[in-house]
Amino acid sequence: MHQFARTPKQLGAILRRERRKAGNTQEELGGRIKHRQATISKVESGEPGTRVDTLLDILAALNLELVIRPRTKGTPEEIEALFR
Amino acid sequence: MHQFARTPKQLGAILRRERRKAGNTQEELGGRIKHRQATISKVESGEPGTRVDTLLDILAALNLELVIRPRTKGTPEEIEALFR
DNA sequence: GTGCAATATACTTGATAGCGTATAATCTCA
DNA sequence: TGAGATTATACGCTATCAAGTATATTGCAC
Repeated sequence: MHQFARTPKQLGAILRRERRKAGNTQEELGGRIKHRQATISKVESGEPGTRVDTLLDILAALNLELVIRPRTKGTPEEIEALFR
Repeated sequence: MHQFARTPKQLGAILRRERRKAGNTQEELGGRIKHRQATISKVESGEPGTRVDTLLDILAALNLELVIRPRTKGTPEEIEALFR
């Protein structure tokens, strides 16, 4: 199951889903990585200014990692091509 | 080949590799997304405080995307070796 | 080794993340 | 519906990003 994100909002949605899947509250998660519940909340809400190291902290706490890959499906051009 | 990152440094290394593969200079890349050459430099160097939206801008400019997945197995040493 | 392109670093400035602390809003079930 | 749990938001504060501008340093051809 590969979830990709191109915007902070999409990223936040993934994190929230994964956190819940892991059965954690924002409070628990934040406590493990020395970030406040409020910070987790903002990240999950898709605040664009989140710092990469904060993101990586959260991923680590959820035992996730970040993968970089080429944009395959779903560029505007390709989507448009599907309907020509 | 999926390149994954757990630290800002690893992330920067991936971005640099991909930028060069795409034949861009930091100046060109930054120009396309309204970020300075100096900013690209810092991100590629693994400055930990980089903002997520800046990262996403760079990924977009390189036609890459970010994927979240469960952490793969491997010792820290093995993982480090991937970035040497 | 010279010269140019590419990358790294420096200084000031405005904007904002994340902190501590706290409260408000919302969700979840009995 | 109401209580408790969870999440969102507020305020003052410090740290720092990224901008503008500029310069220093490195890398690579020739």
